[in-house]
Amino acid sequence: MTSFTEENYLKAIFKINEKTSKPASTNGIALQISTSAASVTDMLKRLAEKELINYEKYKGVTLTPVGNKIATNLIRKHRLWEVFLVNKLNFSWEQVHDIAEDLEHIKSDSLIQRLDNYLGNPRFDPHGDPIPNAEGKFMIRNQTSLDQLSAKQKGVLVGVSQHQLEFLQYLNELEIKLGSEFEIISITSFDKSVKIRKDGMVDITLSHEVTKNLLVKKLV
Amino acid sequence: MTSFTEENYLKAIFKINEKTSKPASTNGIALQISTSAASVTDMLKRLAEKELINYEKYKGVTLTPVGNKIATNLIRKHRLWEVFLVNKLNFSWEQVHDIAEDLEHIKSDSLIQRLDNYLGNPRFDPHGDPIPNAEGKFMIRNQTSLDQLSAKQKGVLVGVSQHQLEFLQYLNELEIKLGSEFEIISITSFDKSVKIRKDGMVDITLSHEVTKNLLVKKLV
DNA sequence: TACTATTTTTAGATTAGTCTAAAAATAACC
DNA sequence: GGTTATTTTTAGACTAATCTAAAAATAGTA
Ligand SMILES: [Mn+2]
Ligand SMILES: [Mn+2]
Ligand SMILES: [Mn+2]
Ligand SMILES: [Mn+2]
Repeated sequence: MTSFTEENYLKAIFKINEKTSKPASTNGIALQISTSAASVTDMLKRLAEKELINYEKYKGVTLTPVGNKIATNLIRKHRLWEVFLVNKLNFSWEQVHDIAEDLEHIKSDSLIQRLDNYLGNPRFDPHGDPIPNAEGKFMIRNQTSLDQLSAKQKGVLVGVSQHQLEFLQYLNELEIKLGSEFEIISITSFDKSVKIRKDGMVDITLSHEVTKNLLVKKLV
Repeated sequence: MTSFTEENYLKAIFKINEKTSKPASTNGIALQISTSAASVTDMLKRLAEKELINYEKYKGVTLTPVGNKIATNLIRKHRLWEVFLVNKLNFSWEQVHDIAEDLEHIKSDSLIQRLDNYLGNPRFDPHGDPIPNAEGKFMIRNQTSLDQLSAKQKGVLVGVSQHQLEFLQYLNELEIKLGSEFEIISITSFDKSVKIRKDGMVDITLSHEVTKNLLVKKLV
């Protein structure tokens, strides 16, 4: 059996591998888990022993197929629970991550299968992140960050690449949510800030810090 | 913060106190948690240190008000999750205990408050056990075990005092569920086995081992 | 009351997971 | 290419939770 702690390491390694497309470094994992590098090295030995990771001293780590299965399953559970919390219990999208962080460790395949079914087999979570299927496959979606669009182009919000509380709350204030439609009105070359028309209604100016974290599907 | 393990000890002590109306013994707790008496003594010291239990060497333990609050809250969460699993995810009553045993440790007051609301503020769980309110108060219900009824008396099933898998599956086979109505047809004095008429339809013979674990509300 | 059986506690070890400080390996730079 | 700087690993210690075996306390009984 994999412990709560081991699971968190596997998930961290998965996320780093995914984001950087490189083996995860000891320091990178330590940062992600908020622990010391020494603790990470300790745990890497144990995970390698269990054949959940490929680990060579000083060379960084990747997941074995078994480790990958566990990690993607955690992400699947995390995102399904987030859908439950938002769609059924009416939590807001910025409130659910921490709770899902605990719920994802509940070990019951039948529970997840039934939950998935109960929620209508959702393919994306409340933040627009894809929910891997039971085999760990992720759905690929055509998307760009909003800062890649040029004037007059339109897009619909399908996700966010930042999950920080303050960011999501800021979007709430602007009434920007998944499904919101944007038309680029103008772009300031100096600071890359963008004036957009939201849902054909209101014009809002967004900083580059914001637009680069908004994932949109281009509209023709 | 109270750990997963500490919570399980508090719940075990609560259950023993409730069942025996006496301080819980070291061996009693060890049996309940499936651990050694030495481990229990260790943990009792720690829980006493945290002022969650009243503990005097060799004298057994009871819960302090704070310990009691934690224990009843665990039972509240456990039973609410069981309702969710049965009513929303269509699990059967004999499948939910183990999953709820994990879910009960999820720490989020808003989650439980919303879950309670979502389920329609149920007052009893799928096994007929009362769900304590947020203050830890249990609803008292007028009930007797079926073996206390005499011939010609009628009762409706409101709970079971045995939650073992095999017992619940046996009841499933006989199509006995909460709400089932019984009329006592006859009682065999030799072994206290009872012939009942279920829902005015079928006659079944139940052993004393079964009838003593069926909790009914008498009907006039 | 004295002896025996049972229960409970202590003593001492073990394992998972963590830490700090120091040593070793690798990467960066002049 | 040699010297720093950074990263990673090792060494050694700590805590929570567990165990077995032995000692101490309590309960049961003749
Ligand atoms: Mn999340
Ligand atoms: Mn998410
Ligand atoms: Mn239960
Ligand atoms: Mn129950």
